Amino acid sequence: MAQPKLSKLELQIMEVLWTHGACSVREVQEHFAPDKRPAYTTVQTMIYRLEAKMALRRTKKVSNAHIFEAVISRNVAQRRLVDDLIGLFGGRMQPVMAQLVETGKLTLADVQEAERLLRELAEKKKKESRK
Amino acid sequence: MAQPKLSKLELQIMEVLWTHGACSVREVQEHFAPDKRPAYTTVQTMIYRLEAKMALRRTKKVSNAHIFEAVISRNVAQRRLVDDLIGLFGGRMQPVMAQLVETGKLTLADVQEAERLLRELAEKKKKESRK
DNA sequence: TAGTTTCTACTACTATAGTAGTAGAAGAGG
DNA sequence: CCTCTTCTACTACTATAGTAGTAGAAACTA
Repeated sequence: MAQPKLSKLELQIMEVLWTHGACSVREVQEHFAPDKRPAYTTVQTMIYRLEAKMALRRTKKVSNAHIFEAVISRNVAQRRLVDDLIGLFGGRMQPVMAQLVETGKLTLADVQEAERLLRELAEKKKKESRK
Repeated sequence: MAQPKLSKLELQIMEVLWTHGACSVREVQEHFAPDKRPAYTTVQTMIYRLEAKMALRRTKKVSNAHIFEAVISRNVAQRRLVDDLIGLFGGRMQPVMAQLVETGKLTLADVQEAERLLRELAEKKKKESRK
């Protein structure tokens, strides 16, 4: 398992570690919005499962509580998600773009940034082939 | 359930119906690549589940076999997928774009089309507020 | 019409995800 | 030291997804 698949809740827990750094089970739980906060042992179970998947690890103990930190980076996890989506769409990402634009999830700046990136990549490729 | 969540395999089955039109269980199964073709009854089970979710329905019978057709459109299903992804990313889609560009899933044409769409939308909004 | 093939309608088993309870160990406070 | 609180380590149950087998009906086919 290079990048194990993380479920929704698992990702939310990783998100806490990514944004707040190493945490105890209790701290992770308390970073959930009060109205959608799972039981303490639910968080604990998910953390144990993430540990089994080697997405996080125990770093130290504070009093009798374990402190956990992310092993997998947010980028790696996100890549995995997007790759899955690409698989489901058979690689045709244009409709996805269209939807993101229509729902306002992409701004003109985002798109222009992507365009800049593309041109940059094209440049690099040209240089590669020239040498 | 407005747009029930469809799993990977369920989507692959819907994909067959979307691209080839109404099919029998056998036909759906045979549209899978031979090396990753599930057993006949596996396809049948998934079709029954899709029927329960009202993603497809029986249209007629040919000989003793039922013929199924999609009820949910590809667009609606794809929208659902992308919405889920947006949820997981907390709406920050810029990294997703970057990844799509880097992995070559988006061409310059795709991005420019998105840009055009954005400008069009901006125009429309301006007109709206003017009247 | 008897045998063969093909379908349907069930049933079943496994893995994963989400959810949480319980027993007992271990600190913390007085 | 005793009690209260907090944690850990297990166990457990449900739902969904993936996978497929079986019994019996139905339709071809010689």
